[in-house]
Amino acid sequence: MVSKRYHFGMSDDLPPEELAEFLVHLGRAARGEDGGASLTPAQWTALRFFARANRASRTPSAFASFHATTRGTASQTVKSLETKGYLVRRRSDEDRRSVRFELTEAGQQMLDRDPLRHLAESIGRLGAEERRALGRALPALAIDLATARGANAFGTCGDCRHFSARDGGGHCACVSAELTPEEIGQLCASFAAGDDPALRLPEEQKETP
Amino acid sequence: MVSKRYHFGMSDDLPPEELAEFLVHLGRAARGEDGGASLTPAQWTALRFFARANRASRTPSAFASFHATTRGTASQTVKSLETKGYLVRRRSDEDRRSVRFELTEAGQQMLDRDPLRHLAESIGRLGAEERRALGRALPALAIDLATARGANAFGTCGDCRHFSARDGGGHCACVSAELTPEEIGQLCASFAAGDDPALRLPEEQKETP
DNA sequence: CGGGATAGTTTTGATACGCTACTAGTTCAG
DNA sequence: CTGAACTAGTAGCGTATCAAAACTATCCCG
Repeated sequence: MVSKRYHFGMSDDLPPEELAEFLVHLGRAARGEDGGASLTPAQWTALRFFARANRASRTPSAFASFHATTRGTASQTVKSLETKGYLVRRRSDEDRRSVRFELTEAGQQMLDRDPLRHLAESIGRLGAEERRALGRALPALAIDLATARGANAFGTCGDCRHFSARDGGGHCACVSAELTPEEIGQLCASFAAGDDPALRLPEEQKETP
Repeated sequence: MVSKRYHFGMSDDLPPEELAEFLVHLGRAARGEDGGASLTPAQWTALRFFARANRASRTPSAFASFHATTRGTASQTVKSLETKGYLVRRRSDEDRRSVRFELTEAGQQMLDRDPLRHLAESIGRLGAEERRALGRALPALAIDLATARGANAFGTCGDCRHFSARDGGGHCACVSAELTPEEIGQLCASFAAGDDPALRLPEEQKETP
């Protein structure tokens, strides 16, 4: 037992504090080397965000709330990507204040050099069981932290409370629109963490009385 | 099945890329709010490191390699914690070039306000199975990334190749010293990812021929 | 000794990021 | 129709993080 406890130590239960430390450590390590392509961490995050967000969410404000920063900072980050030629700006027609950004061809290619792919590859090498556990744990943690911060969590349309599946796609009750299968997997700023028990942490059951 | 796929979407397999994104997102979110105590992220990391590292590793250089930064930067970070009164400097007797740092009482108290505790609490609320899976996956990922970077991974003495268990403690073949149970759980700069199959990622089996 | 390696510090400079204040467009009340 | 309140986005400024390079002090090995 002693040998089990120490020699195979890390396979045993680690205290939550150390797990949390590992998380931030990994997050930091993954951001590191960007292969000379040299975007800043914030710029990489923005590029990924605009690649994965749905139409309505591809705005500076949505990115600001996703990234938990101010609109001013988000605006700068986005502008830098625009001048580098990875995003194109397009004014909205419905609301003339609003702008939407789309990835350019160069932006798409840039994503192939995302330094995060190293971490993704490592994750891909994990056992299926661990990967599935990560898939359960990480979103739940993200939602938990976001709500604790009083912020809105981001999630994909398919996991949203406003979503209902239809054959060959689905329906979003939030904007009253049909969604293509592709759109269902995209990030939405008005995501509402749903009635899905799998996404709730056990202790969270207590509700406003 | 469709309802399973979409309504309970997040409990299904997520692609490694999205898992990686969740990881950095969480890491960033956890660093955020520090409750007005206002240490910088790097300073928090240093404080945690010096709280958890073993005697031989409580040096600026060890922290630099742990944090994947330069010694110069590490020196500054540590100095700032010293002037704030959270660390005390002590010159080594064996090697007069070297300095060691210890947490002060104030430093210990500061750790109680670590913003990371929110993430740790959330992790504590996960199911036991998920926690154990995290405990397996995160260290393996950390080692994988570190070796990919050509750097040395950090780990606890109990998981080190140089460690062998004895009753009431253990022995470190690296420094030829007996370790107390407390020391076994501490971080070591000369950690050698061991012969422990649980810490190896499957694909990693291929060795130098 | 003397050369070379190693532990640590300092200085300098770039730049990321947040804060505050501002402009412009929208909505709504009266 | 008009003005107040709100929201989307931008601009400028200051802080402070972080890395690179130059420097000092000590150790070690021949």
